[in-house]
Amino acid sequence: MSAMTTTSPQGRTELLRPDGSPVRVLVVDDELSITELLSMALRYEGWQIRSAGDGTGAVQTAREFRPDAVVLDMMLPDMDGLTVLGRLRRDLPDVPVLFLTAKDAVEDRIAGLTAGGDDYVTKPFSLEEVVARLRGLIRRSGAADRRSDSVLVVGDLTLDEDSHEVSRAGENIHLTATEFELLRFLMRNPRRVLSKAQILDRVWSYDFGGQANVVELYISYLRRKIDAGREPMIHTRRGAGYLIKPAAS
Amino acid sequence: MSAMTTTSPQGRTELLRPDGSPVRVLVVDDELSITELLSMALRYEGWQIRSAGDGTGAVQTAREFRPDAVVLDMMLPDMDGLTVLGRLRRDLPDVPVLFLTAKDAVEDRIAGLTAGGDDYVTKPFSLEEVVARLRGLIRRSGAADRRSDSVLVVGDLTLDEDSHEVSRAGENIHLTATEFELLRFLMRNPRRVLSKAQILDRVWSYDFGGQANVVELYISYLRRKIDAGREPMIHTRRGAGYLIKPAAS
DNA sequence: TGTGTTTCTCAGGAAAATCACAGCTTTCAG
DNA sequence: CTGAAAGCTGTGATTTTCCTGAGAAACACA
Repeated sequence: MSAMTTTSPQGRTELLRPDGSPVRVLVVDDELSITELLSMALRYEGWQIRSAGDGTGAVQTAREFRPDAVVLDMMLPDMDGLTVLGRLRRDLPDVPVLFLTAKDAVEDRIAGLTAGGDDYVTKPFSLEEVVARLRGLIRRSGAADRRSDSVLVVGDLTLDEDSHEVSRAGENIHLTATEFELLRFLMRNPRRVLSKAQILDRVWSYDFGGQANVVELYISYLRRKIDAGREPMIHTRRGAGYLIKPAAS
Repeated sequence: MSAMTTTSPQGRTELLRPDGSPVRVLVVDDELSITELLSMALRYEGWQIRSAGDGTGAVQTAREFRPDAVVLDMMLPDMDGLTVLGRLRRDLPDVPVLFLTAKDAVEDRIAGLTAGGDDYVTKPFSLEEVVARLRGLIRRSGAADRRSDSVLVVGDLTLDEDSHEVSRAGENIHLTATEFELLRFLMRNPRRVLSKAQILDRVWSYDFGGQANVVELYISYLRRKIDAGREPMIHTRRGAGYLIKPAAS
């Protein structure tokens, strides 16, 4: 099933299927809070979501829902993750799967699985990460000519979601993982004020219990790397949040 | 459920559902004074309002009322806010929710709430803020192609609710949060006289106990930034209030 | 295990925003 | 013309919000 993209007037890029209908994603996890969180966030991407709490339900739902991608927790009550994967693949041989695993889980098992083009994130994850990986999976599972989609551009600032390369005015910039995710979130919502709460909810993992001023701190880091000595692109809206926009305007 | 807008002859922009019927909003709070206050303000927007005083009532009402948005206090007598959310979502998976929280409880556990596109305001809130957030939620939950809806225009003055940018005759103008809200209120009611009491009630939070002349003060601030050296757009109607209108006429 | 990197807390200080107060100006009724 | 009410705005105190340096803790990798 191939996917195309359109860009809404907001500047938000949306993934769509070739026939224009929304992308379908199946979320499988036994913790209700996780499926709720993911469902909500993925719906916000404009995708159509179904969820299941165990392997049996997952296989059943997949059969009739025919998702374009599956988010699958490796730890399910009734079945081993691999078994679920096998049954899913019997019905939907090409569907890409994003695995959710515990941080300390054995990685060698996953390694073999992701060779097939699948991917995984470790719990606790950040929503930006899950969304980005899913977008990647869906994009790659479809028409191959969509390389440009992985590059975000705002003014003379570019961010490549595949290679994780960032550059401003042609000059390469090294970012840490968190800085990268924060910048990606800003760049996916250019010219829009994002509150610290929104940023925290999307960029930091869902169990983050720390101080809200990490956002300020990382904005500060980003400014040093992105805006240093240049026309600033990251702006503070006191009492509201932050936004990024081309330096020109 | 998607939403569209029409502009009434008065120049007031109203949110409507695709079939032309008014937007429906469910208000949930255990304090009667709050539900009354909100109901009145939201009805004034032309919306259809139902209210509930606890979680059980909220879930029941939602089921038959099928609101386009919900205003939900996190502190309810019978249920935890998140529990209510879960039950609401079971019936109405896509309904956006605006949470009301106490100022000091913010850190508590709002985490993840804004991630799904939901939003929150802290008590004590200003009605303009609640209305603006609700409008945003409803707009985004509906058809995606509505950029123009986030921009208010009066004469050569424009205000963008997404980027929080204000400009007159193409020139960018920086406003503080309060100035921005005041101007938004004026611009949402162009050519209409708004009394100081109305302004105070709408733009300042409901527990504001200060001097009434803050309104005069902020009108003064606005004039310096908006009207300075130009044909004035903000006019005083002595003994009645203020109004904004295009400079031309 | 050691080393360099990254993430995050804490706290001080800077900057900005909000608002009270008071004196001044404008408007208008009589 | 005059006084009172209504509105305007300069000054500055207070509060809020934001920024950032320093360093601790966690982590990644050799």
